[in-house]
Amino acid sequence: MSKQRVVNLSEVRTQCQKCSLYQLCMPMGLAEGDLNKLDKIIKRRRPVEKGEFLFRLGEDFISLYAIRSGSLKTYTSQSDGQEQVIGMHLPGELIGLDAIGDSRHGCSAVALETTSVCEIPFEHLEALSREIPGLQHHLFRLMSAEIQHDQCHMTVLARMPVENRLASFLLSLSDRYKLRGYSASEFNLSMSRSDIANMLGMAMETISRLLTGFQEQGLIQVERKHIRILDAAGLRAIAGQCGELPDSPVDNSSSHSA
Amino acid sequence: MSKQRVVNLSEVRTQCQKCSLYQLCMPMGLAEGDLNKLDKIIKRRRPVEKGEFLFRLGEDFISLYAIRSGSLKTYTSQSDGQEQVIGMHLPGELIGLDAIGDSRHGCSAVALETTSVCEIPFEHLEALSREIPGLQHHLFRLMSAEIQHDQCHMTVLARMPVENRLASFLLSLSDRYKLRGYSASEFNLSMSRSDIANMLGMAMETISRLLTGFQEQGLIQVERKHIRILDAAGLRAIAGQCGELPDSPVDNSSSHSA
DNA sequence: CGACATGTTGAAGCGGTTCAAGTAGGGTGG
DNA sequence: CCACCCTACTTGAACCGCTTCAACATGTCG
Repeated sequence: MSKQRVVNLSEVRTQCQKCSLYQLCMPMGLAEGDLNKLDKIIKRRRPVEKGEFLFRLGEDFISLYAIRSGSLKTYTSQSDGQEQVIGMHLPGELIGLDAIGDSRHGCSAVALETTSVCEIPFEHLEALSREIPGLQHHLFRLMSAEIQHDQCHMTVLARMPVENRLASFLLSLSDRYKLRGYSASEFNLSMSRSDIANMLGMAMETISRLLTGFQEQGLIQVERKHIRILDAAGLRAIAGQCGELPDSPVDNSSSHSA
Repeated sequence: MSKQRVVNLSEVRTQCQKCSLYQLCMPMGLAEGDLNKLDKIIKRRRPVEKGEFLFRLGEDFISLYAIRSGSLKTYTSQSDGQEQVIGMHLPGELIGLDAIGDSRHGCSAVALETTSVCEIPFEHLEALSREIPGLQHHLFRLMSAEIQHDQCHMTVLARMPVENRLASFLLSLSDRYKLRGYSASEFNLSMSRSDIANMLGMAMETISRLLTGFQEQGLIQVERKHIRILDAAGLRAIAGQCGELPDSPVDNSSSHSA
């Protein structure tokens, strides 16, 4: 909205070091020189407008994408034409990791709002991660975190009643926004209710009813896309479960000890 | 059953080159010298007996495990004590990838039968994959394949009615056995019905009824754990969906072009 | 051989979907 | 700038897929 459409390229060419997300995104604990090397292989490109594809299912895999601002959803299409939303992705997250395996994208990525990304050609990244051990390790950790996250989502889909799923989702969003320096208790849903429903394996009507229900219980306050969390503990009690949550992956927020 | 319990260590010390699974497991397209290096970091250990844990949720992550024979299931435990089965794993697959991220196992792995594995200390593997580009690439591909697989399983859990889930599962097993040189049309389920049900997000009774139903439709023949697939096309028609299937991951079977 | 695990089958109940009708923003063209 | 339309969302009511509960069957193992 407040973003200009014609982009000043020199401005966009912000290097990794200056990026406010650099702790979340690729370069974690890299030396200055290493950061520069990484910076050199990253392509900045014009923002992806709402509804535009970043990549499509079936396309050749060339690059990973780190989200700088905005948000995207990823989804697959079934043989019967139905979509299945896989995840919602916020700044600092890396998408495309599922495509390395067969050099072809296994899902499509659409911008939910004007979104800017860093394009990271995977071949270069791979080569660079041979030179920079910390980078290689970081990549392994990122991919592992995504696996962990997906397994958590599987658990939620397999076992949880609908209230739990939605409560988990809201808490997860809250955590992720907080991690990015936004309010943990107040945010906007960038996905439509039907996308959220799809992702959580339920009907859109159910989302509607649950949000109303949560509001009536004083847990949250809803106004269209705007959510305010009033009773996080209450939500947590409903969510129950597995420590992680049912939406998107790849936070490098890391809390491994050792 | 026909496997001796006391193991002859020198016999177990089969190197990767001689392992019949070496095309499925780690060393793909590695030069002889590289294979030797890999072989040196791999620890063979005594077989894991049925019901024994290979690792437990929450344990420190040290090694990945490549399955040489037998099978395992992995599962998480929820706060309420319920188990959620994540996957079933056959020879040639690599497990533990989800633990790299936070240096702690995010699930438990239990042998479904007497199972032998290669233990691969991850630190060494990581170091080695810096030396051997092909190994690094292979690891990335494996992890990516697991992500892809998990996303497929998520789709199945979120959208598919129970018949589809079970049909997909059976077909996936069939494929995986075939890939390992076993019959695609006849095999034994190594998981109990309740584990299968749990993994597919349904009740054990439903599995029972569906298997009976499939048999009555002439799609399969069931006798306890033994399954014979009579009409794979019919099953495929029921399964529908996403190309991949709702059980376990990390086949290096690869069919990437480029 | 008896006891416990595991699996089967039937019947009732319910969580969540589906269908259908209605409401409310938000953007567009007149 | 307002009327309109279209999309996104809400709400209600009927229905149904699957679970749950319960009783029974069948292997399997001590």
